[in-house]
Amino acid sequence: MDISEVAKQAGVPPSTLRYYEEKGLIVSIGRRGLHRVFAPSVLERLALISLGRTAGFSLDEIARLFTESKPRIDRKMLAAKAEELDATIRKLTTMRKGLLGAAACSFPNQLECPKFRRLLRASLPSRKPL
Amino acid sequence: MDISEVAKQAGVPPSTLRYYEEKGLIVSIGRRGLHRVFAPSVLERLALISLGRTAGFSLDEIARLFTESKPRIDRKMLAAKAEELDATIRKLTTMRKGLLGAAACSFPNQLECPKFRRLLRASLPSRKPL
DNA sequence: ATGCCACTTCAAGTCAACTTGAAGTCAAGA
DNA sequence: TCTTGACTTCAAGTTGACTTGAAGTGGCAT
Repeated sequence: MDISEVAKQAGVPPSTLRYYEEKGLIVSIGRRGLHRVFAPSVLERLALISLGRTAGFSLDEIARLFTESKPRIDRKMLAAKAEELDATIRKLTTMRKGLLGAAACSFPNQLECPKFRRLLRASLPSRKPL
Repeated sequence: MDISEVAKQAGVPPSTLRYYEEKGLIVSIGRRGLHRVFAPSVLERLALISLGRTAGFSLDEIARLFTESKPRIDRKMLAAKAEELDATIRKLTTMRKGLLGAAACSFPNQLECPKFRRLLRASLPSRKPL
């Protein structure tokens, strides 16, 4: 596959793919002339990268997750990250409910309609700074 | 409350609070000398901002959600955002399962252990570019 | 074989969201 | 009163993740 094919399938611009390659996140399997050639498996890689980005990993961290074979040192780290994702998921769920409530609410200020405030108060007292 | 008190309670540095005020996201209720004085309600505001950021809103968008009283034009937008959050939540859930799987997996490459790949394949075929 | 145009490299630019630094102010405790 | 140090402003710097532009190359359809 050439770069624009991958770009199209993955939904990212070619410039991003070149950038990712430069960073070592993906590899091109060769060249046809100057043109990069990618294996289809790069699409799975890209999906994984997208997943990681959504989960809040930096590109450098993702690169490390791909290459690093450290045995179990970061099992704790992974578990911690999973915890963190749980917290984020809870936040997003709150936000989602809040938005749907706000959409059905005639309060002038979108983010401060009573429904939202109630949700917020319910989720606040768990005293985790940040 | 003075700025450092708010900062401490909200878990953000004072510089951020000044920045948010400049952007119109929060207001100080007055000054004692030069020093800003905040109402305790600013904490709720900050929690809301944090929630919005987590949900992927930009600071400008959040500011708009606070001030804008446009009647129903953006109900659709809010609903769309809720959908989007749903998708993100699904992604995070996949990632969370994947991380936990990877943590319990002896595969060398963390992000490409078989469990992860299976999860990925399960979530991929839903052909939504990006 | 020729011309087009998608590809290439590399340096520099952009953007959001803050942070940092310098220089100054002032509330409050000793 | 005097000092201390937490506050203030404002401009400039930082970071991550890309994007853009200029200048060049070469695969492929005609």
